[in-house]
Amino acid sequence: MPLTVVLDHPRLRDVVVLQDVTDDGQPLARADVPRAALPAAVAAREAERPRWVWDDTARWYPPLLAAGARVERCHDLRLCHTILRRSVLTRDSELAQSAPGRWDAPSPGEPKAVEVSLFDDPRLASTPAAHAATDEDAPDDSDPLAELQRQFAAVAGADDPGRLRLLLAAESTGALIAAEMRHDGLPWDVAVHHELLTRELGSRPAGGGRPSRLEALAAEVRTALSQPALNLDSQQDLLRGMRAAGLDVESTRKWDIQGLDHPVAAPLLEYKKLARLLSANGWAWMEQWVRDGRFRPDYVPAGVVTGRWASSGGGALQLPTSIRGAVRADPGWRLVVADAAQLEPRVLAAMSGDDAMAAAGRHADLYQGVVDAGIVETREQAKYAMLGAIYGATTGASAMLMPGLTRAYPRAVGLVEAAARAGERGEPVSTWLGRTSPVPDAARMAELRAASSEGAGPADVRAARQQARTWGRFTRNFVVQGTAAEWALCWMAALRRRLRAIDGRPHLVFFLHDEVMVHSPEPVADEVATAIHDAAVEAGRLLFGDSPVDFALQVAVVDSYDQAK
DNA sequence: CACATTGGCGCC
DNA sequence: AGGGCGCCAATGTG
Repeated sequence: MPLTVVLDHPRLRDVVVLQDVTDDGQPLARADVPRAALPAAVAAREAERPRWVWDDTARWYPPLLAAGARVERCHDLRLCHTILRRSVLTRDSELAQSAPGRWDAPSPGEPKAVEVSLFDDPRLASTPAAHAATDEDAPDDSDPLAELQRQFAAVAGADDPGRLRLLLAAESTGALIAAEMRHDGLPWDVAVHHELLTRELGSRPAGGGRPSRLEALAAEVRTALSQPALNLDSQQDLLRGMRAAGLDVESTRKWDIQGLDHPVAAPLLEYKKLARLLSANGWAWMEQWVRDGRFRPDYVPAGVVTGRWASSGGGALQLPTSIRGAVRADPGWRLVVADAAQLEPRVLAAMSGDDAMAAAGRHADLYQGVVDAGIVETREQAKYAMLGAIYGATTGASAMLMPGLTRAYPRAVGLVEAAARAGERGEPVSTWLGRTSPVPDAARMAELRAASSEGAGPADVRAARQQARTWGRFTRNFVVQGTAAEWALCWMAALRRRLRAIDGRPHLVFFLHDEVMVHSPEPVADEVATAIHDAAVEAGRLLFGDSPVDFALQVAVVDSYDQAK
């Protein structure tokens, strides 16, 4: 399998170096290419299906896509470095032992202009210019080829290199997909969006100000509180206003207002809901983020410590259900929307080898499977018990269900409990493929140690134990959320490969933790649905081999996103 | 003035 | 309730 490193020429700005290397990173042939000719050079070489190695997919791939060049696979040095730096599987490697450098800096990102704050440490900046300005005496860790060799060495010396290799490949493919999804864009119908906003909020005033329905609701609230000048958009004023009207409220939160038996409650809740819609996904959002019928958010692979993606700009991962009707397939196309049903419990069942929980997952609805097994009485109970195990419920109905869940699924519950205990001791925990949690900073670590000490006063010990439990809930959730993210990456990568074999260029347009959306020509939509199912099976095999756990999907072929589910 | 933090709420 | 996020408007700070 050929490997080609893509890097900036050390001196010539307009030249890019393509350096072929062996499987263990030893240099072979090298070609200098004018930067403008890079897409053509990449497209020509792509026939040999190389793995492209570069410092940052978000820097190199968008211009290639813009020029019409796509690549099948890559190795993203920055993302892979982050994994290897922290993983317990590579803790003794040179890479993990060396001082932090440019490979530990966040991506400057593409296509946003590079904004370098005066307060940023220039040694952590990853632009070539900034890098050139670093201290001449410092060891030069910036060479991509040298970094690739460090990464290969780290993986080769790891306890379980196969898992890490899979993780690094999935992570890198995810970076390709993130760039491709931004390039292709989510099909967005601004006319539908506009109608939807007008129906909910009333017509948009030409000179700014509140839409009519929102204004009417504000008037209702002021009347109900007998305060004609109240500013609803100020939390402080609103809280004072409610208290002046004799209401016993703690805050202006929805939760607090819902409990009120007062005429202000209904219009205020409606106002808050609509004000949120207007500010988060209203006309201003539409004008800022939708161009030529496409919403193009910036996806940030591994933007979350657990390995989940984050996004920046437009709130792509928080699209409210109320506006999903604006996501519409082009004429002659369909949206194939799929989500993994109860992914996290299924992942927990697989990684813990809990066959009883796997049996519950034989049911398309795992929670119903838990009910059918007689563990709890209702689906709601099953759901809350399971989420309680994964999130670390300590009180309330969910905590009450834990003993029963523990008896039924001792291995699954044991795994998350062990992760929680490790976190409480300040130890790192790892996902199935080896992504490892950060350890507490010095201050928190001291707190965690105090939690188990005898010397401190009772009040201090109580506070410290609280801290320890908080960190334990983080590590408890980390192993499950992070492994689910790994499954989802493998699912998406397997799907992407299968889509390439289908006519008409069906392509991924959205990804949301456990959900994917493919924009597909109508005639092949059913083929795409099959590919999504097959990819889920493949992801399960890749991670868990012949584990008996099913990864059930809900798949829908629709015209608009709101028709799914 | 710009920037950072907070409250609140959207998503999984 | 309990895990992970991002965004907006209001508010706080240098």
